[in-house]
Amino acid sequence: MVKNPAPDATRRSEKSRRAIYAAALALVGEIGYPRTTVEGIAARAGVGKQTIYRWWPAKADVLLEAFLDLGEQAARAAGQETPALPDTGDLAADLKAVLRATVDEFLDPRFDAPARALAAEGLVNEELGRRYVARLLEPQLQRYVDRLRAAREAGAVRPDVDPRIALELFVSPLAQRWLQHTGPISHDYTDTLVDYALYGLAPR
Amino acid sequence: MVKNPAPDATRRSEKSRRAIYAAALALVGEIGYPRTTVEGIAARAGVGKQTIYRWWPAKADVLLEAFLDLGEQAARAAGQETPALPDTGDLAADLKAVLRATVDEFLDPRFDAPARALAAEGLVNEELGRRYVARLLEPQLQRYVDRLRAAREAGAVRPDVDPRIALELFVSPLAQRWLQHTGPISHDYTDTLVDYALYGLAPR
Amino acid sequence: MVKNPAPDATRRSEKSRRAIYAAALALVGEIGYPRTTVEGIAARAGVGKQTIYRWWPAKADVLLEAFLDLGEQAARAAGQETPALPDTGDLAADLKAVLRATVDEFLDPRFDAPARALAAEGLVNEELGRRYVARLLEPQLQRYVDRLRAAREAGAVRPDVDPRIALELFVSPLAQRWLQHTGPISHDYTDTLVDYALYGLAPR
Amino acid sequence: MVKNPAPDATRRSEKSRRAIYAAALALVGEIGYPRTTVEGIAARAGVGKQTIYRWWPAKADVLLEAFLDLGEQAARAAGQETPALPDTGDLAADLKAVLRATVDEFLDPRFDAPARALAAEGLVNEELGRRYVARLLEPQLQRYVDRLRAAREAGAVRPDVDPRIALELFVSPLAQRWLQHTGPISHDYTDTLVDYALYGLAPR
DNA sequence: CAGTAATCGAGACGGTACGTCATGTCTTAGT
DNA sequence: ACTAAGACATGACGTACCGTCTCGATTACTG
Repeated sequence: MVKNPAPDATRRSEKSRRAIYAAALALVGEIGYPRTTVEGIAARAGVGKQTIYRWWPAKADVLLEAFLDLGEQAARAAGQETPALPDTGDLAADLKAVLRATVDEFLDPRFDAPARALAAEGLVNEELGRRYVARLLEPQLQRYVDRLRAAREAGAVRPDVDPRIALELFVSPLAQRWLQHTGPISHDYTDTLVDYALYGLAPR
Repeated sequence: MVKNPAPDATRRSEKSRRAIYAAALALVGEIGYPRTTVEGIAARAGVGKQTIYRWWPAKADVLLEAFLDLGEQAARAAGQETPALPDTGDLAADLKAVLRATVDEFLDPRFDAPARALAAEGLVNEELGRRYVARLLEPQLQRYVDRLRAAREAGAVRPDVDPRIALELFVSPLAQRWLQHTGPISHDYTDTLVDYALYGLAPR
Repeated sequence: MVKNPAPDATRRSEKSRRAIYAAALALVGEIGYPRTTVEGIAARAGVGKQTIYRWWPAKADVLLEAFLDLGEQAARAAGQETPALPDTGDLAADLKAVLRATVDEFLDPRFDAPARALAAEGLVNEELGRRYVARLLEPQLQRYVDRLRAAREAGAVRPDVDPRIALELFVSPLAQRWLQHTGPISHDYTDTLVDYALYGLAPR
Repeated sequence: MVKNPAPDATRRSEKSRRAIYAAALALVGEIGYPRTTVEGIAARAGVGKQTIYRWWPAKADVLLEAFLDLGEQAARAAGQETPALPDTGDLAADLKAVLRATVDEFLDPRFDAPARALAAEGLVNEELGRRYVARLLEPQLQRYVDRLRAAREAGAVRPDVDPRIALELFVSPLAQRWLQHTGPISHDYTDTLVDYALYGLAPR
């Protein structure tokens, strides 16, 4: 069971690649992920099916790369790399600000549809899930790790706290409410999460 | 656009229903959800396809009911209803104990495969997602709400804390690690979550 | 492999039988034989499917009996048994008259649809075909045999002619044109057939 | 109500087409037409169902083309086109010879099964019936028309006789006996038909 | 004249085949 | 060589009917 001879990437059609990304994102947005088909993407992109199968192993991979590309384009347009979290010295305020922005993103259908589709696929397809986490999720989480580490050094967080776990106290609840519709998401809600997480549930 | 004439539920074959549940759970466990087909379930259950389509609108609904039935059977076997969380007076210890049990459940493939499959389907199929949350998730979460409310009355939790949000501080991180493989899950991990949530990240 | 205990014909519901005949003939006329289903007949007749399967082995048998019943009813209405062919002493005229009536029957859709359907089924289902021929076709043909035999005795037909074969010279062409649409059917056409058959193609 | 985009016939797989013909004829011969299914043909031919549905609208059309192809192959093997009837100058002898050959064909199950199935389908499906007649039946009948016309010019047939009708006197009876099992078919029988038709039933 | 047994309307059941859709591979022209 | 186009084998979809079976509810003989 050998792979086909690897195609020659240098001769790849850039135009087709971009058309495929655009078609994939458009279709997922319009008709939803499950009804989006490779054939549909190919037709919409004006591309042969083989051109998709040559470069991606599966529908989910097309969408993952399309979505990553979208992010990179946005980043390039904004002119910077993966931005660090702000550090004004006020940890609570900084976290609240970033989470409010995340809430806004989650409420934007252009982000919601493909991100949700990829997350769903990732639950059940472990290989894709790992790539989703590594390429999309972890880079974001790392920013919290950095900010929390800085806060720990500044004495705003207890020295024995593991930042990678700590961040989940406010990030995971928001993620779960978003993905599973277990509750409404709002700026108030994330503010509350940050307060609870920083100061604890027990009386001080 | 009317529904088909509703079938007569009183004449429904109990034997077929149980065989379908068993087949659905077995197949999801063995070959995974996406490769589980309605035809496969019917064949395995020794049942006509129409008998599945007569009673369920889609594959995901079969699995949801099968999974719910599994839970009810287990509950009946254990002899009681949805059990309340223990209340020994020590909130931290009680939460840790329950979360440890949840970790064990998540690590059991008999639970993991169908629960994960349903969660994935629920992300993308909002109607199913709402049923999943309402029938499976919320009843569990309500137990935490009750325990936290009791703790608040006992003075172990600050009076202004909303229990429905508070529980997410430790439940959602575990859920996310489980579903998205964003980190290992273990008894130590959930113990840590409880400690962080109760006492906060900031120095006391 | 035994038959089910034969049902008790004395308790059979006459009303259902008639309703089934009517429904079968109506459906074959309206939507054609292949799209007529046992379920459809049962529904239209307001009858359970089992009531059909109890009394007839297959769809074609229902239709055959319905069609026979139709003929008998018509005969009863007309007040007589299977009528002999007229014998005015003029063989050619008698044959032409009867064939003209047959042409009219063939052109009546109420006759055409079920008769054609039964014929088609009979081609491929030999058992049914034999019954079709024995119950419907042969009784008609026998009338020609009788008339030709009388003509032979009267000297209007050569003494060595086999009437059973002779009748086919004008009956079969008409039947084929009707069933297979191999040509138009009309009074002129059947008149011509009789002339050709009686006086031959070769110059006299 | 438009047709699907017509498939590109130049890229059609010749191998599949031949395999489908062979499978269709074999199955009709072995298990009969009604029990022959599109799925069965596809499986036997080692072909996807869609490949059948792409090129033919229905089972009957597959069989019709398979049967036509069979005839063409046989004709090609025999090296000639549709052969004219022999003309030895003796009309009766010529007709008897050809009809004897037809009898033999009708008695060969390899011919009988598909031809009968097509005829049956054609009775009830008028569109197919017309194609059956035009492609299979009429070319054969035309040979009789030609021979009878020649005979008419030679004075062996009365000048006012319409050959297209005249041929039915001996062809239709044979066809009806074959298709509807209304009587045995044999060389004697067809010889008799020719004699009756040429010299008439009435005394000369 | 009640008891009881078979037929009835209804329709769920295990199946088979339908005709459609999408998959991923392969072939053909065109650039 | 890579592309757009699309035919191909495969296999699942959801539907339609098949013929059998199981339900009460009539219905009509029998004891």
